[in-house]
Amino acid sequence: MLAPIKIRDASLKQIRHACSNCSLRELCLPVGLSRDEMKQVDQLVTQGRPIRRGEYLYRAGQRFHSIYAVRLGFFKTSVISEDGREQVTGFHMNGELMGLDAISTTRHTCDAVALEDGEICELPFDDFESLARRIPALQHHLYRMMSREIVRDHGVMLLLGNMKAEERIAAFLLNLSERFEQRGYSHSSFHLRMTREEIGSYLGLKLETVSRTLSRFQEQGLVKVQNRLINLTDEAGLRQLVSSCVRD
Amino acid sequence: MLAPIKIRDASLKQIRHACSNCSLRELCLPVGLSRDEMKQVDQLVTQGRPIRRGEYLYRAGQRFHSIYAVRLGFFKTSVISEDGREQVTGFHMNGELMGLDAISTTRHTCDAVALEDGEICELPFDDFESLARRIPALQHHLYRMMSREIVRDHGVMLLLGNMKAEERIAAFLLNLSERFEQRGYSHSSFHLRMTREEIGSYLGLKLETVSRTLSRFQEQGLVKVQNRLINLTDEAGLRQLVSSCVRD
DNA sequence: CGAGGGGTTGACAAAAGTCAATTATGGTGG
DNA sequence: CCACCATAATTGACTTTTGTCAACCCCTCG
Repeated sequence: MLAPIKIRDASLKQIRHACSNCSLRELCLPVGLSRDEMKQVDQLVTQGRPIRRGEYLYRAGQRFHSIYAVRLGFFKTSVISEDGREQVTGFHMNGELMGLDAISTTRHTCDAVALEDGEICELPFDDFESLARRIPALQHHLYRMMSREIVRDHGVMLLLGNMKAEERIAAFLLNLSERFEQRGYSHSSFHLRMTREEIGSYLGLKLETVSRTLSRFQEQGLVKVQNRLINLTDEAGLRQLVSSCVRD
Repeated sequence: MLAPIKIRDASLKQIRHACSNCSLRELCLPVGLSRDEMKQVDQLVTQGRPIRRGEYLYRAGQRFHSIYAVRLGFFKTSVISEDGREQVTGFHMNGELMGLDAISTTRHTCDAVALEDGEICELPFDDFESLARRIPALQHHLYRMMSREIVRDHGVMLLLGNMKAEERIAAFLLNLSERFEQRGYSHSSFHLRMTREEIGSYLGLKLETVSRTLSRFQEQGLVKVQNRLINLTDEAGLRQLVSSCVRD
């Protein structure tokens, strides 16, 4: 989906200097800016702010000022229905944007909370917009990022609308695996940052179903599960489970 | 969601002149542009092209050049999985945009097909983007429209993830009702443009479940169903069903 | 007027949810 | 460092919801 990083070593150093977090640039910001443009972007992005596990970035209903880029950590966004039931709308990691949904109403429409300690960049949206007018690549990049979010959501709709519990969970694990790998972590062994209930909420399943399905996967030798530690022992098998469906 | 139309009669005439379809402007384009800006926007938007029922606007995989604004008619967008299962991602009417998902990959990610004869405006995206740089309100408006799409998708995720068949269908009918009303049609009596199967695909249900649920609603006096003609006879009752996804 | 697509309905099967009991786990304070 | 508590996770028995398969109707269109 994203342009791979193709930066010569020499210029890499420059970029590191201009923006202290490289993966942020790779994932959130366009490549191919001039040095001057990069400097302007960096001035816009406030330095990463540390966030504690359990801390809310924003809550539904709050006034919208900024979008947020995850620099480090693991976040979830969710909408809460009146009776308190939660629908998790996404899990967000390193280099992903949050808060795009709030642009339309100037109020946040969901909650964003850190599932582990992390670091966040805040991008004041008004400033972003006017800067985007002067830097076409930046403008285009935000359109792309929003479009990506729409595509992602369509993928989730497909999952929720068409897939059985096993397929959903297999797809979920593979998706996490891929995203961890993109960030240089192991694709076959990772730690879930969320509870079974949160997984269930995201996938439209009850926590018991999530638990049972993971157990079954383990019996079948597809994964090894130790609480939140996941080992994908048969990725091909998992892929086969979802192969009937489109993945993002 | 959308800013209501607050235009004095005098200027209304001007606008009608500048853009032959008023509801298009109301829904798709920002208000408050100068006459000159409006003229530029209108030059960008090609005149509405007639579209026949069954005709495809674009298909998944095709190269992306333009976004589309529905001027008249009723469209569905859907992704098809490899094994041929369809997930309808949305129904689109008068004044709504389609194709925003394609920006991220420069290829369309879903199919868009007309469910009845209609008329479509094509907006070449490159031109749109550069014009947006010169007209801040236009740039902002597209960000808003994309954000709206994300919010809408989150709503569907909530529906698919948390609601029972009855709740989904009630929510679906009320949503259609509202959108028809916004466009000046009856909110209590309307014609479904899609089959039970397409409704089911959108709502994550089988067509039999859709049919049965509508029959049950009719027995309960909530609606009157004559094939595709729907009469909402107890909107409050429907609304109660949806909000009683509060069941605890 | 007959074929075919869309729609309804019934009987049954499968999937996931609910309730409840039990077992880990991790964080905290003594 | 350990014991304890609250929270998270697992598992089983049973219920509810939805899907599946099949028969049938109805309407339209060629």
